Amino acid sequence: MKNKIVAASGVKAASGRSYAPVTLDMVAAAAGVSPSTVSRILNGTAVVSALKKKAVDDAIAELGFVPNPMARGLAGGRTLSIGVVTQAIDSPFYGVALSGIEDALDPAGYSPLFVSGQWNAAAEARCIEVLRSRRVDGIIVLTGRLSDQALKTCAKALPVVVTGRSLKAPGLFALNFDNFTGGLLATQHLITLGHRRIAFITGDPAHPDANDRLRGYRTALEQADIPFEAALVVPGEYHEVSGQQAVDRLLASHQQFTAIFAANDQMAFGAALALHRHSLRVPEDISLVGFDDLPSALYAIPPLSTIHHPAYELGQLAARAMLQLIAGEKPTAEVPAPRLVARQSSRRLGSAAP
Amino acid sequence: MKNKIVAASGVKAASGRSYAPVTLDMVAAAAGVSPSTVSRILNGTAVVSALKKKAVDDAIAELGFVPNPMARGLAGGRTLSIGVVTQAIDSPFYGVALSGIEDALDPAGYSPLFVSGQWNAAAEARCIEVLRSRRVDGIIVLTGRLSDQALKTCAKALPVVVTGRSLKAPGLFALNFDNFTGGLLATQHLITLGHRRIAFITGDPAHPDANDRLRGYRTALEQADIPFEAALVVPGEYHEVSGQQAVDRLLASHQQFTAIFAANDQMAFGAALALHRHSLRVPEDISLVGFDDLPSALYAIPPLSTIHHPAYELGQLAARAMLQLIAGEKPTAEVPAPRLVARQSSRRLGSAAP
DNA sequence: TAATTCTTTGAAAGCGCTTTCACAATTGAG
DNA sequence: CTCAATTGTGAAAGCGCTTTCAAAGAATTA
Repeated sequence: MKNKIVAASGVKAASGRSYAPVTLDMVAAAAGVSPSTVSRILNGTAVVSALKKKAVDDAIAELGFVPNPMARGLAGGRTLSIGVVTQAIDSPFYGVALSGIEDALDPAGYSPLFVSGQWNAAAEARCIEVLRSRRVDGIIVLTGRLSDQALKTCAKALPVVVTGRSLKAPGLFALNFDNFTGGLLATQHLITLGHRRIAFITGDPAHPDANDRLRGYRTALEQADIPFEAALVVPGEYHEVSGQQAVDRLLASHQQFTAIFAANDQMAFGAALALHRHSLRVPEDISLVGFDDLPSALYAIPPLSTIHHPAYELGQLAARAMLQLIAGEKPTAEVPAPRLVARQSSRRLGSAAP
Repeated sequence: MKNKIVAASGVKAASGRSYAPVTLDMVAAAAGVSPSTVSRILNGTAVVSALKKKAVDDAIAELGFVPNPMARGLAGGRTLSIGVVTQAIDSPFYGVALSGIEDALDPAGYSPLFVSGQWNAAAEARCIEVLRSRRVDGIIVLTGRLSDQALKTCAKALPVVVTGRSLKAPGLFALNFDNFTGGLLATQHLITLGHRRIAFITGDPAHPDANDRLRGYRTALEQADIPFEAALVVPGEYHEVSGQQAVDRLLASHQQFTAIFAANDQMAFGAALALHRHSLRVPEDISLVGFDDLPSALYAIPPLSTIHHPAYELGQLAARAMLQLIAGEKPTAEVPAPRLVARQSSRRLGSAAP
């Protein structure tokens, strides 16, 4: 029914008529019923006789009525908007996730309200304050820096969905991607290709993701009886420059290695550039594997082997879980398992042709 | 003053206290004045004696009062939110622009409400309907498909800032980047490097941008007395695949060319991959120039020569212009001129070493 | 058929804020 | 020293909707 309303208003807009604020009272008058009845039909709050329902529906369509969310928010409960705390709206990974959220929320009549936390717990706390002051119906936190405790507290007042951690609390739902297995798969891939000296560029250690990926790397080495070498692990910060610097440092240290696993694609891109600058070819001289499978990984040169991290689906799942939480249901969503996407940046050690 | 309020609420949040909805009436009671007075102080609507003002300010700080935007929106005018119609929230270019908008809006206490138009006039019209139903105070349209007429109509009801076109109307402000000069600069750059057979991958012809860039290309050729060859111009659609396909087509047509100018970076990336697949090296065999200077252009291999398109600044300017429009002022913002960023994907024709 | 329980519906009271409107209390001019 | 023009302030009426609450009608039971 909501769709019907929107559609009707769309038609109005298309027909070029100027915007006249039609109110619920006008609909009631036109349909010859009381405002309460219109409200009940709008919200399905109570049973209404088919006769009146039809009259109201017709009046709504006729007048092109669109309920005012402000008034709704003030009067009742919902504002039909969901706050989304993201880290950087311009990051390729989060952009895709936001897109998933938007698409999942839209059919339910909800709108996302995006705010960026800039990888900073204080800013994030402010974001949450802003969202609450705007009376959002729930908050989705995409991999924030906020403490688990802060989130739990927040969840007492408002449904919360958080990605990137495992957490259980009333009113809170966590969607966690299996970063450990991802790290494992990536490393195993390189090992399978015959590599034994595999460098690892870490993500920001303040991130649980980053540590899980590192654990995956270590576990894969262990399983293959390859000794772990601390010197092959260089710190990164999840962005391109840090990947580039990591490789510079690695090369400067004169460590031998035939492959690099970067904890995310952005660092892999930086690493690729650094290798290029040092006249090392990928994959002929060094194999390279990333993590996330950003859209641009497909267009890197050579196309990047990576672990597929379903950002769009993650966004959708988070949004749907939020909708369920709001409806009082218990969300059950499961994040798809990590999956290796082998492209051309990794190849068998010592092989000549692709 | 607004900042003060926010700060106070931030402190509250940090101190871990649970969220108690403090109302304006409570502030009034605490300060021993009438609600009207509090409202006046909040909005600066009228002169209030210093004594009462202090009492109210103290009460606000004390209680950690945050005005309810819903109620504000309902009662009076503003909702302190600005609708932003973007094409794809996950596009690298728009992501950066959104980030600029957010940063410029935030200090003024406004929040952006992002909706995606998916490059589709009908969807965009729906977006605008959604935004209006949410009673946003203004709408920023980032390079939409909507007709100029539709925008003008919209501007009658609401301040509108639009990028990517030149348009004059009451209540409307247009911020246009000089795509023509951009196209000119890119082409001149290649010509200066000795190239004469320069292929051009167009953008979506439904976009004025794309046509302006093409005009720049043609004009540069003319100025250098290089005959225009239609066969060297291949259509693209502003995304990677289309750039890739364009190069495939170009190569299949057996046209001779030593350089490619792609109407945006995304297509340039696609083109680079296609060239790579055909064992053509950039820039040794083919020079490549893009347009937009996406963050990732810096990390392409080789780093992409391109025209700098200041997306972040554009977002900021648009947001500030909107604020001015709302304040009843006349915005005067000017978009920075296009600028060539020569990196390693283009080089002098026939030169051997970098 | 009278008494009782369910339904359907309307009247009215807010939600938290802005904004006339009008009333004092000042102030200035005549 | 009176009358008009300013002030600063509070009371009250909404903004457009939801949601009790109670009334009226329909259905059920004895």
